[in-house]
Amino acid sequence: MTSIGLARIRKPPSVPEAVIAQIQTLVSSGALRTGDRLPPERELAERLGVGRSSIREAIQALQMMGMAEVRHGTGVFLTGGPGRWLLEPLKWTSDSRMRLFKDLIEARLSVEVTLAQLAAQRATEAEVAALRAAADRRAVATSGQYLESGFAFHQSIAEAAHNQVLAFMLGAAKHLYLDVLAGLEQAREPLEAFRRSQHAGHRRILRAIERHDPRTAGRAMREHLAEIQAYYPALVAGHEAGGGAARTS
Amino acid sequence: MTSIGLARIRKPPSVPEAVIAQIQTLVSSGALRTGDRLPPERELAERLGVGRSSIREAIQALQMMGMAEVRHGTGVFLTGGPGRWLLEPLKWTSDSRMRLFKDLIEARLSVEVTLAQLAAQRATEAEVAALRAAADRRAVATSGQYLESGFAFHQSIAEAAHNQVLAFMLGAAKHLYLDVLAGLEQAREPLEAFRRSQHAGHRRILRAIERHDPRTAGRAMREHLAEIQAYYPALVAGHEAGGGAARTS
DNA sequence: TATGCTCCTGTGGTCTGATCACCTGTTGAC
DNA sequence: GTCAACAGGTGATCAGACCACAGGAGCATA
Repeated sequence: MTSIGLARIRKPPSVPEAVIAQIQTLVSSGALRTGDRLPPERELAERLGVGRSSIREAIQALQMMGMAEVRHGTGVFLTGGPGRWLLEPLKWTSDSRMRLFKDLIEARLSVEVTLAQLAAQRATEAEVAALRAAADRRAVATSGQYLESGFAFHQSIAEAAHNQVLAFMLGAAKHLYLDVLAGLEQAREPLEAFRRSQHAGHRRILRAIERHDPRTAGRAMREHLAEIQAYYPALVAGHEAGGGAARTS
Repeated sequence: MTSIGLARIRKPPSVPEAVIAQIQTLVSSGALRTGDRLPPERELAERLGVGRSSIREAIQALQMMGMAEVRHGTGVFLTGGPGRWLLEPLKWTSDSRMRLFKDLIEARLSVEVTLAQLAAQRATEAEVAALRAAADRRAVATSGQYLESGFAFHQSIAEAAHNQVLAFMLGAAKHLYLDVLAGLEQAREPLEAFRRSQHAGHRRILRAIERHDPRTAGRAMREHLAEIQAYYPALVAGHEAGGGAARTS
């Protein structure tokens, strides 16, 4: 009964999948670029000879994988990079936000230490300059943009590391990280001392990458993230004890 | 202009988002579990008081993030874990499959060395037993299931590491990895010597985890993946030179 | 009894057309 | 020149119809 050389049947793709494939072709060939606007849904439906609902399902899929952004009343625009939803299932199944946060930091440690090492090996002059700029911007960031601008530095490192997969993973982690953190600390401000220390950490990483010293860069990144790891749980514990109750939703 | 205490506006969620939120509640509360079947689209639409198209868009989103699987003519079933599509954008924008493969292996090195170390620290007896079983199954895997069964061992390690985020990332990488590899080597069989060597690598990792020795486990994993890294490009180069032409699609 | 066929039912897949909600540029009053 | 009102384009949502697929029930045949 086994292995009589049966070939697997190829099922014809569904209509939305075919639509996605067409768009992928346009993207891969360079005919469509990040930031470009797609034709209106109605026009796409007509030109491809399919129903509008199929177009909408295809666009929904694009949105999920982070390839498109829909602006109501305006149009559909191509984007790059990971969407907000990639790590969403983790929020569904995780037993607690604290556990999720702990795992997230551990994951960042693994991914970003590697990224820092690679960046130290591969960063071009232009990329080092971009890193410097990102570190400086962080120093003057207003409170509202504090977390976002912090990630900007880390993502600049990811670019300088020249590894698309790791950079993508970091981008995906960013969305979940900011989300979880927002749920944990609410409107709490980071302490000034913590911010200064974080900035010093960035400077150390930056210097190591400038000197193309992977070992030091990796270690600096590890210490930098370990500091975050040590800081936030304490803050959260204080917050939950003092203020609102913990919620699971 | 800065920080005048302005509160962020909360936009009402779209209908599909509201549908997703309802399902998430059911999942988080445990009312719905992996493998359960969702009510039919028509019934969901009626019970939630929304149109069927909105239900379908919600399900499409669930499918994308890997939380649901749709079987035509049968129903919609809840699943866990990352979907096939998570890293899809990388295929769209990457300049070459070879580059993507290289980045993927590098990413696996970063993630899986950490996973092996964590597994050595945290694996329970039951999980070690599961690892042994996975390694044994791999030894007798038929050619068709060779790659899949290879990943099963690695995913068992991810489970034993007790880090949901890293395990999720590995799962996402798996889909892209198998996809890219299929495109690169077509129907080519791994050499027998390579398979034997791979199995020996698995045994070394397994032994280190059994002994709860993180350092050795990490090193064994690094060597194991480095072997793959060294093997496949050579195979691909030979394949492309001897056989079919390289395609970009 | 076992096998295979046919039909029916439940379900997802797709299309159509209408209507609502939102954004943007234009027009016109002041 | 400023600003409010308007109109057109575009996405969001709904309703209803019909097609395609999977699985079970019952029947015919061997």
